[in-house]
Amino acid sequence: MDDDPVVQGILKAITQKRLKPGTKLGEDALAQVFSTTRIHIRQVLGHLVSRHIVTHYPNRGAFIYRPSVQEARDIFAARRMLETATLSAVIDNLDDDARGRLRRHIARETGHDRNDRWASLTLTADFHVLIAELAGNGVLLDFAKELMLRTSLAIATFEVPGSPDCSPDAHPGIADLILAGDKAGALAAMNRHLDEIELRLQLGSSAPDPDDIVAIFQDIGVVPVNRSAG
Amino acid sequence: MDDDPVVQGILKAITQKRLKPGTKLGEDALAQVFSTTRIHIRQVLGHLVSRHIVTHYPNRGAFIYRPSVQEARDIFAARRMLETATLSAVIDNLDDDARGRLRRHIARETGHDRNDRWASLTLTADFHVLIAELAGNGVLLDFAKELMLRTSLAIATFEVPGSPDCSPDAHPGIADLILAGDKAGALAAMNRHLDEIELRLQLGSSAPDPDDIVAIFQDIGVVPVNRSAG
DNA sequence: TTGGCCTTGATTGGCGCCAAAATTTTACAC
DNA sequence: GTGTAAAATTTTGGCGCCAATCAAGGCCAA
Repeated sequence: MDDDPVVQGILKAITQKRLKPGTKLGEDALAQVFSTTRIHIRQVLGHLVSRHIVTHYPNRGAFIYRPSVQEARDIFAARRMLETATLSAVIDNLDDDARGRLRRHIARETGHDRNDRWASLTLTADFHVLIAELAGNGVLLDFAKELMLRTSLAIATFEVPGSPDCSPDAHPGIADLILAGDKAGALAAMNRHLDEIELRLQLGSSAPDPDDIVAIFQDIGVVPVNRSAG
Repeated sequence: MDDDPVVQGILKAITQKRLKPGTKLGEDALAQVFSTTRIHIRQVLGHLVSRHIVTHYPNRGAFIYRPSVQEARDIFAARRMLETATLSAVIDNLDDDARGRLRRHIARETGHDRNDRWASLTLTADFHVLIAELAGNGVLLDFAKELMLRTSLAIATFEVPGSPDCSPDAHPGIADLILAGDKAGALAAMNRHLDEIELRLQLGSSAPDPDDIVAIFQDIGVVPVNRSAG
């Protein structure tokens, strides 16, 4: 099911932020786009619902999942735990193959066209997935992939417009520390990196739910007027 | 979908080891057992496939997932990482509510009927889930639940018959260390606990795949005979 | 008796139809 | 012009049917 072209297409569109949280995924529309049947689409949507990528409202349809503020925080907390533990294991069992793959990825990431925003987004996500791959644990790899997707959704919902997902030069620095075998340094750098990403979002407790327009306008300073007093 | 009675029933049956890996889950059979429609069952099975609980062979049906040896090892490695990190966070933010829930669970676990094997299995699994709950992170809780289920499947496939899942007295000891605020001690105890569970399984590299009868008989000492030489 | 082959039975997979529900549009009254 | 209400359209949800595929049993030959 994960190698289904429709699933891959939707997931790729999410990591590249072409599909934004809240977007409706109509069954007929998807069936036409991917030139497949409605039944196939329903299976795919069911799969994505099970993976917390889309939410399903009965009799209304499937929508790209929009995490809550609490959930966004949980995602980053989980990433800090899981990625530091994974990274620690990777550094402990670093072999030449792993070093090569890491170097090759960094080369691709630094060498690619900076103006291609979509390639950038996939490459920066792939860095974190690569770390999980190097740990050689399939279960952790699945978790990492899920966390990356949910992070994309969290960023897309709470980012301040225009800011990049990852600071462009964080990954090469982390990779250097890994290759140098500096475990403490690499772990600290990874933690700082994740903190930076999270801090760039509007996750303050006063941040309004994007759907709650009352809160949005209250935040700007518009107060409901008591018309009977005018 | 997770609160669906059919899903809950199947998951509960797995943690209680009433449903063993490899068991076929026929659509009509399940529809009759739960007195529901075949379509509902298919949705449920699709959900369980997405969660790696059952595998699906085209035109043959759905079967309870049977982890490989490598996958079983990965599950335990993932649990060591995730549960130690979670436990560390729990100990750091321990409040009276958490202490109470922990004590209450241990009371239930020590006070229940030891002869009720099925209650035992749910209670021992609930202990590990409770730790994840106390961390207050919904994402981690989901991961923990998935890992507990997959652990049940791993144990059911590789256990030596007759041995218990968890050593009966490990949980109260860990709980005491948590309540005492002994972080290092609790983490070490949890690691030992997980090691014990894993070591009780037949996961040695020479351990045969339960389906590979050639390897099984080779393991016992039966060597293929060259009949032309006789 | 054993091995391969074919037929039979049972189960899954997919497609079309129709009902149910929600959203949008339209009409109407104030 | 505005707000409400109702109808119409669109979309999802579910059920039944039939085709495709696989497992098992029986048959025949060696």
